[in-house]
Amino acid sequence: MRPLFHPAIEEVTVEAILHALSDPVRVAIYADIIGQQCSQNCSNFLNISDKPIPKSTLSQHFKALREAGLIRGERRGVEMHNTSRCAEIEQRFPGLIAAIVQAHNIQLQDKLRAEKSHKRKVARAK
Amino acid sequence: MRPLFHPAIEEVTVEAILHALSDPVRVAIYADIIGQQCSQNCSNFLNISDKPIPKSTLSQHFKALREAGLIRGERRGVEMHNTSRCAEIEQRFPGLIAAIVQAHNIQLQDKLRAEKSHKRKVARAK
DNA sequence: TCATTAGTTCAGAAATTATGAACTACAGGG
DNA sequence: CCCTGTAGTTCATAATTTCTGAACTAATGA
Repeated sequence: MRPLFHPAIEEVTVEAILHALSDPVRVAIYADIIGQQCSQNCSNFLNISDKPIPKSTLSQHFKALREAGLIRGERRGVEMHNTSRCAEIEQRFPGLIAAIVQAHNIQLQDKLRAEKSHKRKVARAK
Repeated sequence: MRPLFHPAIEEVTVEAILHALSDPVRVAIYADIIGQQCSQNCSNFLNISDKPIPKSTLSQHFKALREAGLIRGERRGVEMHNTSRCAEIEQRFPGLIAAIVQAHNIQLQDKLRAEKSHKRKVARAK
């Protein structure tokens, strides 16, 4: 198994970051890794979406996040230790990650509110 | 020709915005539309990249920006009047567009500096 | 009416992404 | 050591998305 590739911070591009985070599964993973201050092994995310994600697909998602420079992955025995590189990215592109994560949270809140109000509507209609 | 589709601001998603702006040609177009306070017609961008972009491709790029909610396009006689929707987006996702545009500018500056220093190196070597 | 300009649409080609199956790497027994 | 199980990667191909030339629409003006 060839060693995992991680770009140097100067090689990280905005395009790659935006592309990596434009996928709902990948942002969810990334948000989770940032949230847990420490790390995460991949299999925790098998059910991150509504439909279970095959592990080969998950592996590719982690690869995409790594190669965009968003996370660092290193082997810890049999499993993977994934950490976010947000401090480095913050240095290179100040405020970028924070703005994206915040926008995502706003969207999530909006969706939750919309679902709740829809439920109320359905309840009233009965 | 069916009328152009524009999502309502509540329907705009972070994923769609990031995806739209993860393409170098599209960010260039978008940055230009924001830069020019007013508008831009498409053909100005035929040579925005190093290689000329076919106009069907360009049309698709504009469509992607429109459908992501980033710009609004309306016919003005024979040509197109494109305006950014950044005020709306700022309201929904504060700071997002600014952070992305700023990150892009940083990257552009870095690239220019790198090119300059490379030229100096080549000059010294002669 | 015809020619011109600006842009869209469509269909097939090219590129990217998803996924099952096979494989690698490690850990913990026996 | 050699199994067995677990975690994750790789590879080949299927599914999806994107690109692009060609045909088309719509407006303008001579």
